[in-house]
Amino acid sequence: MSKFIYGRPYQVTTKGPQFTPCAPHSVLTRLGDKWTILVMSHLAIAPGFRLRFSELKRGIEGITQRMLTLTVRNLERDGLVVRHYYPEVPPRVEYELSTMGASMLPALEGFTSWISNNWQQIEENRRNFDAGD
Amino acid sequence: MSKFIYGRPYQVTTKGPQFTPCAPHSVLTRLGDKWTILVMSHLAIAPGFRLRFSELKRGIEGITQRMLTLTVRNLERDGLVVRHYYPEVPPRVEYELSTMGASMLPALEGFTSWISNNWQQIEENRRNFDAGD
DNA sequence: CAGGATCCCAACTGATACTG
DNA sequence: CAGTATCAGTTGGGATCCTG
Repeated sequence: MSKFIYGRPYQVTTKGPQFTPCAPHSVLTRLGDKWTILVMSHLAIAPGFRLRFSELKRGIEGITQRMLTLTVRNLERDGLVVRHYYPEVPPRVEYELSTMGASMLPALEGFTSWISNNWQQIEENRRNFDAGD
Repeated sequence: MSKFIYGRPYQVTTKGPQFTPCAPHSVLTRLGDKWTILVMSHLAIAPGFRLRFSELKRGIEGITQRMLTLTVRNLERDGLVVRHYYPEVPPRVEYELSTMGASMLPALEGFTSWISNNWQQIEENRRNFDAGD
């Protein structure tokens, strides 16, 4: 019999509670990588949820061409972003949040606002811990 | 002047929108690592939000002693988990969600439920993409 | 029991150069 | 402009052994 806790399904077994193969993990792993959240955030505030490659690159301080390519490619692979290719010269490519990608934003909001309210505390905790408790 | 979008502060500059040094990132990175969500989830359903080291280890399939130690140590460092040490023989150590750690759970819920509703689609998108669009 | 210490490999990330 | 290719450095994670 399957139960739910905070959005996560799990089963009560004789060995104790077992979470089903970590579905959220693969998503959180993507969001947790170095640039994904920044790309999503920029698309979220862009007109039409849409920006071209060079606009994203300019908007994100420090990202290299290679890492931006990898990041948007992974988002496209997940279906969170749609890639629009215009074979002009020079070529133009635009990235747009998909319907699913846009639907993630409100869901993400509660969590990111919790982070906004708590990250200073977390940073302070880390400093204290590193200073030797 | 600072604006907010989906819980994230950003500034409108002449170079376009700039997100302030990615505060959510360090938190998402922690949550996105391999074992953290599983540890948090097990504590979330434990009586008193509290489990001992060996209980966590038994509950999480495949985790090694080393990785569990690193994971709970990082959570302790962030202040999301409190470590209770009982110098008995043999020693007993219990990990408990802190107030802040517990306060994260409802915030996380909206996001994890979005993931629950969408991860099959994401997995399918990945398969299709990998099969050559 | 709950770890610390080592060693090792794989994956992620960055820098640079090249191209349709 | 928007990539791809290559190489190198760093980090994350696992396996194994040892200890208060």
